[in-house]
Amino acid sequence: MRIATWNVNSITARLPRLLAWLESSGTDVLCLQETKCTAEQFPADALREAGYESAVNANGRWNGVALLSRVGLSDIVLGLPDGPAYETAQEPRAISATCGPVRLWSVYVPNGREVAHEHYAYKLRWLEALRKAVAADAAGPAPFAVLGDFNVAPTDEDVWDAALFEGATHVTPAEREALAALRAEGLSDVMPRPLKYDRPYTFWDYRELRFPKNKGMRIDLVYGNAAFTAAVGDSYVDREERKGKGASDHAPVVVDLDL
DNA sequence: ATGGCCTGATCTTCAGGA
Repeated sequence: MRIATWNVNSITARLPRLLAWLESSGTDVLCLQETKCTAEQFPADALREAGYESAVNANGRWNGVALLSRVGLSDIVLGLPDGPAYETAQEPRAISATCGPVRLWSVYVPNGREVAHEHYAYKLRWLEALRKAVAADAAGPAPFAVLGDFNVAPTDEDVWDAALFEGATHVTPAEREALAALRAEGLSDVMPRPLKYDRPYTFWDYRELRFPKNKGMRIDLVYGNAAFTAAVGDSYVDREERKGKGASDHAPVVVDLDL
């Protein structure tokens, strides 16, 4: 089966490309982030016509995550148990479900904005809540993975110019240690192949011609447990989907599983 | 040499993204 994760930067704006990509890629399960819609606005009918069930955690113009599946969708959980609030409310940044043989989380980790910003402390709290939420499944025998926009580049190799990011969010030791703590629960970083160039970046800012210059970052990650990673046959970043008019600023990360 | 974007809502301007 083929699963994928994709920060679509508005499912409304991306719907034509999303439907075309689901068909062309043959994806069975898709983890979505930044749907930027309310639950009511989510295009569940169009997706159902394309053959996919939807599970959605979304509440407006920011954030929003979802799972699409054509191989079953059950035991849906909205949000992180005991997840931290930002300002007054919990934001829709996580959703999990069982899709055929695998249990998955689709996550949109807070950005952090600046290291001195309250959003950065919130980001670290959120990652710790994620660790606690997935620990049991990560150590379990059944195939399990956390996929999404982690908003952290795991190593300096995951940004096009590490010096440029000195002191910025996404590369700080504390953020990377939070990822290491996740891995310590039994998860491994499933490294995708790049379809071009030497590094599998997944995000290129819209500004400053970052995509044509390949000034990207690898921040969309697939963290799988032992049973999941043992089933991985191939993984790649579909950079073709970052091209052209109407593209998201993130490309899908695809994982093929022998399950 | 420099700077170059996109989205949705509060809608001709802004917050947020990373």
